[in-house]
Order: sequence, then C-alpha cells, then structure tokens
Amino acid sequence: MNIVPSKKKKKPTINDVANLAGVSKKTASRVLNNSPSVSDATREKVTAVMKKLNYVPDPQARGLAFKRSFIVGLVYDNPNVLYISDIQKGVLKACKGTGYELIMHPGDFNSEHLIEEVCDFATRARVDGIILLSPISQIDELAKRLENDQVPYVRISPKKIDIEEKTVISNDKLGAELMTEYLVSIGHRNIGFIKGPECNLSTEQKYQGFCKIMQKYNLPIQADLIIKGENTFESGIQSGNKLLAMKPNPTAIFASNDFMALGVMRAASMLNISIPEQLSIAGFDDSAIATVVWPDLTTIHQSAIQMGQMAANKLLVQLGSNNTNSNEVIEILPELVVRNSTKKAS
Amino acid sequence: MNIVPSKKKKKPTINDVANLAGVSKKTASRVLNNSPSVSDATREKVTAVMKKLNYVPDPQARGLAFKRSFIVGLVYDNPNVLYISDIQKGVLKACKGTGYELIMHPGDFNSEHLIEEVCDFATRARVDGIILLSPISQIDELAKRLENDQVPYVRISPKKIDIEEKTVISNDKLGAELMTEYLVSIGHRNIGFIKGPECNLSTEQKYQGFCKIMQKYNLPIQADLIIKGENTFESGIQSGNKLLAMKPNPTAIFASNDFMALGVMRAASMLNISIPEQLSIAGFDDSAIATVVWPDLTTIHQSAIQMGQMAANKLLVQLGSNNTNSNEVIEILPELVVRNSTKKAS
DNA sequence: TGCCTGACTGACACCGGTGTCAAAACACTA
DNA sequence: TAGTGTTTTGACACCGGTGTCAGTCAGGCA
Repeated sequence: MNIVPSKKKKKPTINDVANLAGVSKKTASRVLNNSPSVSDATREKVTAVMKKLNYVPDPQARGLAFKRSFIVGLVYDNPNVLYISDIQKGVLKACKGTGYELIMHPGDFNSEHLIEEVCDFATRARVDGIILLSPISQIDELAKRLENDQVPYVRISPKKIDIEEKTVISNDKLGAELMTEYLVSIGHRNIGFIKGPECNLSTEQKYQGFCKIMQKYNLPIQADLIIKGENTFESGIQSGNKLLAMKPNPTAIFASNDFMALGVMRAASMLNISIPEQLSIAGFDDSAIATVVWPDLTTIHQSAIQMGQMAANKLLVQLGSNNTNSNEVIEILPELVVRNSTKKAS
Repeated sequence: MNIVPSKKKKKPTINDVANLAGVSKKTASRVLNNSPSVSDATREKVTAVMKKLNYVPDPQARGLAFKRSFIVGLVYDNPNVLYISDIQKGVLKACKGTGYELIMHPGDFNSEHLIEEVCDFATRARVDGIILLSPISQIDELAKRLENDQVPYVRISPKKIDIEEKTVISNDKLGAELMTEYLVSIGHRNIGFIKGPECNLSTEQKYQGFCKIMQKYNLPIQADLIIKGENTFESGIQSGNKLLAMKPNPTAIFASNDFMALGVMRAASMLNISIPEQLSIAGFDDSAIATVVWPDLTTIHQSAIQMGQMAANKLLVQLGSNNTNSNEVIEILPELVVRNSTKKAS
C-alpha cells in the first residue's frame, strides 16, 4: 500500500459545492450571487453545502470573470500622517461590509513620472478605482488622464471643484469664519494669520473666511500680519517669530493648521510669552496632537474621517456597488473647538 | 453603413502581444516571466511589442494562474496612529519593487470573532500573507490557527518569540537600559517609572531594562515609584499626578511611551512644576509628537519604520519572493535621543 | 548521410469563477 | 391533450494568464 497523506487540505471550489449539491457549477454560482432565478429548494440545498464545506469564493477568479478586483486604492503623498490615517479610517469604514478592500499606494508628488505611475497602478486592473489625497489630488493633469483612461476616481481637496461626483472638499472657508468670529468675539482686534502654501484651494478658502469676518466687523487686514507658512511645525516657528517681532504685538494668532499653531506656541514660549495670557493661539484641523500639548489647542474640527468615508462612498457609487451602507455622509461641517490656548483679549 | 465607434480602447492582453509578435501566447508569457528558455531574438521581438502596446499583465489573471495574489495584508487594532503609519511606511518600503501591494485590514481586538475574521481574510486568497501588529499579534491562538491553516504570517511585538522567522521585536530592554543609564549618569537617583499595560512583552522588557541599570548602580527600586499606565495620554496624566504627589518628589520620570510622558508633562505643568528644571521627563518611541511639544521630549528612538520593513522582508521570504531589496534590515537597535525635557539633577 | 542531443516553441488543459443561450421543467390556457 | 409562456437549469465558451508535455529545428557526432 502506498500511503501518501496529503496534509494540505485544499480549499473547496465552486465545483466541489456543485458536485456535492448535485447541481451545475453555474447554478452554484447563481446561489453565490443571489440570483433570483433559483428555486428556493435548490438555493437551500446549495447554501447548506456551502456552509458545510466552509466555502469561500476565490476573489481572484471572481475578479477575473467580473473584470473587477473589489479593491480601491488610496494614493497619497502627504507629510501629515494623522490626516492620512484619519482618511484611511473613513475609507475603511465606508468599505466595511461592501466586500471592498483598501490598498495603500504612496506616490511621490515631486516625481516627474507620478502621473504615469499612478495611471499604471490604476489601470493595471489591480484596483477598481482610486481616491486621491491632497496634494496629489490637485494635479489636474492627472485627473484628466484618469478621466481619459476611464478610471473611476475621487479627489479629496483638489484646487477647485470640477466634477461634483468625483470631489470631496471640506468647508474650510466656513471653518476659518467660525474661528475668526470667535477670536473677534472675545475681543481680539490685532490678529495675525498664517496661511498655508500657495496653489491650494484650502489655503485660499481659509484666508477668505478670515478676511470675510474681519471685514464684517470693519477690522483692518494688515498685510504684515498675514504670513505665508508651509503647514509644517518649523514654518510655524518661523512665522511665529516674525509675527511676535512686530509692534504692537498681535494679541492672537490664527494658524491655518495645527502643526503651525504648535510652531507658534513654541516660538512664543522661547520668547517667554505666556499662552493664553499674553497671546491667544488658534489652529485648524483638530488633529490628534491638538490635545497633547499644554495649553491644549483651540482649533477647528474637520473630520478627515468623514471626508474619507464620503470619498469612498462616492467612489463606490461610481463602481456601481449597491452601497447599503446607511451611514452615508452628506456634508462635512467644520466645528469650532475651544480649548485653553485662547483667552479673552485683555 | 453602420458606424458604431467603440470609444473604450481595450487594454491589450497577452494574446494581442503574441499575435502581433507572431509567437504563441505561451512564449509571450515566457518573456513576461523572464524564462531563460527563450531565444534572444524572440525575446527582443516580444519585448518590443509589449512596449509598443504598453502592455501590462492583469494581476488577477496572473494571480489566479499562479495561485498567488501578490498582496500582503496588515492587520492591526492599535490606538496609536503614528505607530501604525510608521509600520505601514516600512512595509511599503520593503514591498516597493517586488510587485507586492499592501492591503490595510483593521481588526477589532475585543471582538470574540476576531480569530475567525482574520483567518477568513487571510485564507480567502485575497492576500498571500499577513503581518500582525500588536496587540493582535499577541493572540497566540490566532498564530496557532494561521500556522494550522498554513497562512504565511509575521508577528510584530508578540508576547514572546515563538518562531524566529515569523517574529519581529524591538529591543525594548536595551532601550530602557540606555535611558536609565542616561538618567542616572546625569545625577538622578529618585526616578519614577511608568509601565505599560500588562501581558505585554514590551512592557516587561522595558521594566527589566530599567531595573537592570538601577541595580547596576545599586540604586533602590522603590515599589511606589513604579506606576502602571495604559500607554495613553490620559493614563500619563494620572500616573504623573500620583508620582508627583509623593514625598520626596522624584527628580525624573521615565514613561514607557511618549504619550504617557506627555501626560506627565501636562500633569507637571498643572502643578506648576517646571520642566526640566524641577523635573526631568523621558519617553519611549520617539513618535512624531515628541518634537512638537515644548520642551521637546527626551526619548528612545525605535524605528517602527524599520520594524515594518523587517516584518515585510521576513514575510516576503516566506512567500518565496526573490527579494532583491538590498536595503534589508538586520537588527533594530534603539537609540537614545536627548532633547530638552531632561536636565542634570541639581 | 543519419541519428542524437539540447535549445526553443506551441497546443492544450487548467486556475475558479461568470455570461450567454438554449433546453428542460413546470404551470396554465384552450 | 396539445400549445404556450414562464421559471429554472446546465453546456459551453470565456476572463487572461500559467503548467505540462510533446514537437520542431539546428548543430554535433559517428
């Protein structure tokens, strides 16, 4: 006798199911896909066998036949790790239960081959569609290429809204308005503002929101109180130093993101300026670091999680997924979060 | 005449390549896979056609035929976002150029179906192997199941090293030794230590490292100066308050991670204890937040990026990928990073 | 010249599912 | 009972690649 035990138990295929249930492969497939044209008796029989064999269809084979991969890609190159992971969380939330998985695909914003590279990734049939994060989402040429190659995509925070169904933006203008309104309401008149990098819708919007409220209260917008930053901690320090060297000192500084706000804080503490007694500091984003410093940061809460979720939902719609996810996000509204880095102007 | 223009240009298949090159499908496939048994003339011809058609093989079809998906999964449930994204970066770095992609798969550590769920994910042939992050990596039963189901996997920071090729751990003990040695060397004798949560190899190792150095210098390890934390900012505040209520005050506090260290900082600043003048604070991990607070945090740099990279490399080896990535990580050594939250004991 | 060898090549089945379309089974009418 | 329409089913090709194995062809040797 020749005993060759096969340790490795093979995964059951749809053929196994069909044979054991005494139906054809195709009928088994029908049951798998909830086709209505299967008699209840057959459906039950097949379902029972599937359960018994612990059958799970092979996604590769399905994908090949369906010409779908049931995978979405997240393309990013953003130094802000917290932002990415929040977006990621939102996307995963939206994907949950839809059978879609998420592939992370970092890209190099400064590479001249970026467009090629991303298109390659997207058309290799590896993913059914992609979500582009800022700043990559701002490359209009890339969007055009994707449009041309008929790759489903959604852009988060592009320069401008092009196609509604393929865009998710946050209401940054409103956020900036909320913050400015608040700062003014507690008595600040001399407010420094740190912008983000240029060529960025978000940057522009925040600035506009700021200006709008200043004008509303007939407050002057002094050119030298508007500093251009780079959204980084370091640029926050630099901008802070510039602003704090001015006479008269601004009583409040509103930075376009939390990292820069923390930079200002650092600059202030090195100049022995106490916060919030002598200077109020406000950020934007309410990232995880906002509560980890002391004093903790007054900021605008922008749910990146919701943005990711919304983007994924929009993408799934394009993919024709019967998205039964009820927790759909309709609009993302900024919220003012007052903490201890701001105080009434004395 | 009946003109029905087909706008959608189909992606070229291997058949197209073969036809245009005047060879068989199989030969084209051979060229694709760098099979040695193809004559140079043929190879050139086919390669030229591929380039001309801008042909890219369909990963689904390849996967189906190869019984491989060329995707690895990262399974995690860790509140520490910075850690995850560093690991992720490392994994992606290792995958780069190997043709492998990364799927993110969050799991619920507290779910009773976790094991089933993860096994399902792994065996659905969706991924070729998975990398488990702490705390999920610490579930030995899960590892046993994966072993049984013959799913390639690597665990990062499990409770103990089981199978060398499937484990990546950081040298936490050495890290704690470095930090303790440093604190002692600048004159601290009365050092508070905040442990991480129990049932964690890492927690235990750090504690051992701390004790080893204290004993080396014949310093007493006072039980009430050892506090158990939860690795969160909040637990850092609580632990800090406990330690700072003691008489005599410790002159230095060494927290097992940066979040807790920041918590201590916060506790100290609420008690008007100045840092580092009256109290030195040290963390562990050198996460991105360490440099964003003031004073910035003295900590131990543990490259999570390297850990991710190492884990991915080990996984790729299991998958038999001829990993030509030369930037292989051999060992991950902790580094002491001295910043401004610590100072000579007065 | 004839045979043997080794380097290349291609026909065909297969991976595990799905689409198409015709056939079978059933129900209902005339 | 035959005829018609509707539901349910299965045979077969196909998705886009790869493995197997036999066949072709040129060069070396007797």
